[in-house]
Amino acid sequence: MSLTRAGRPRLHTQRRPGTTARDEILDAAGELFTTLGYTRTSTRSIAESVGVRQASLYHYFKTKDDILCALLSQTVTPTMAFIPTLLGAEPALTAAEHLHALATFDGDQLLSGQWNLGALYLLPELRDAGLEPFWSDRERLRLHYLALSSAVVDQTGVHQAAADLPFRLVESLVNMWTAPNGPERAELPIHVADACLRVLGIPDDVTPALRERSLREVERYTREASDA
Amino acid sequence: MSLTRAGRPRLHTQRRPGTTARDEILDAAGELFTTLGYTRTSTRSIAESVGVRQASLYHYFKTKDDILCALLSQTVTPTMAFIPTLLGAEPALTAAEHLHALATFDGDQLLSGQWNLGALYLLPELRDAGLEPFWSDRERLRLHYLALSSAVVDQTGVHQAAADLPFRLVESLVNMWTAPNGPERAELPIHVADACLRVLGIPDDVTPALRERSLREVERYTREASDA
DNA sequence: ATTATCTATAGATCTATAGATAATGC
DNA sequence: ATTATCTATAGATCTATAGATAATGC
Repeated sequence: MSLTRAGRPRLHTQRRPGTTARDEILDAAGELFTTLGYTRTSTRSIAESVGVRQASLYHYFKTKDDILCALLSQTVTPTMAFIPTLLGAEPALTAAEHLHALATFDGDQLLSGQWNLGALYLLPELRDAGLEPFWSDRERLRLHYLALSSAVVDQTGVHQAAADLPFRLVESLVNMWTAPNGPERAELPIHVADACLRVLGIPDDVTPALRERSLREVERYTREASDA
Repeated sequence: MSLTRAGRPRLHTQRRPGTTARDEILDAAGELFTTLGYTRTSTRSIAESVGVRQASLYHYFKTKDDILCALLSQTVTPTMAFIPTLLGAEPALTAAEHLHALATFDGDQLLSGQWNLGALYLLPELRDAGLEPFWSDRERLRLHYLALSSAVVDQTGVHQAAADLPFRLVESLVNMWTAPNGPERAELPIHVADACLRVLGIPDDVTPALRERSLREVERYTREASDA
């Protein structure tokens, strides 16, 4: 039960939040990748931002790409994990309710982190790197949105082209990252989820009932997850 | 009237479309920046892709940033130039008609180029560079969308938070760049423009009338522009 | 004379590896 | 003995500049 860890001491005291050196590195990399971009961020600048020497990063990550992989995995997993719960809800959710809940939860995830990690999905330099697992998860999520949206437009009679848009609306939250803080920001994902229904042709006066059921599912799941 | 230009001959024959060396360079840079990203694209790779030596680029552009500036200016200008025409239309357009026409034209612009230049707007590495003129144009465009959308939600009674979304919907076309070619692709901007109205609370059965007026203005302007 | 290209290179990076060092843990 | 850090550096870039060269234009 000592205050210091094994290993040669650092030259600087801790500058970054995190209980492990790994988490400190991810925090610094998250900030730099999202503000400067991946390629412009050197391993040296990450290390400086953590307060260790550049070579020390390689004790925790094999390559610079590895750091990015670890960051991305923080963002995909939670929303994918929520889907089975929505599919198993009793009584079963309608496609519109399911979509609304998914969009709300996904949007919350995108806005709640300390850095705008969702913006990393848009960088062209990442299309190729060794990140297939994350792209395939992201693509599975897109297809889930698409299937739900398709079911909705089948009922409302709106053109099928609209079925692509709910995923894009939620995704665009990463471009609204700088939106004002406070209560408005917290409600943004719900407004976007409402907008997903309108864009598929569900009239605005029907939405409140759907929204109530949707938010109940999201809140229950969030509560259970924070208990565990 | 000679076939060759002044100056020492190139080692390779022309590989890129364009009537000037400058255009050849912009074509190559457009492809590489949008597929690999800005920082990952070296001046050497641009030069190789054009078929000249790396140092030759600097005869046409002072710096690598300059090449990016030139590319971005190709994408902002046309939509901004369209706005005065819409404001001066007789009889005056409603906010909804104006928004629909703007979204259609802007979306066409984003999808019609040879490379997905719109995707460059999303790169974090560009926020700082010497690109303020382009960012301020882009911001003026966003505020124009916002003002039009605000006027619409005032009438439909939908929540003000929705007024941010039409700009984002059009913007998301850059993420649908890989969508199937052919007639579907050509109509995508119109579907997105329709979706902008729905998201603001205009019911789908009212849209056809608005759309007709909107498309008339877009087509007239496009025709006049191609004549000049 | 002017122009567009070329060759050559300075100087500043950047990633990753090798191996030394200074703690804790047993 | 194990661990986490450090120092030092190899080798591979990359941007931009200096100045030579080989065309056309007058």
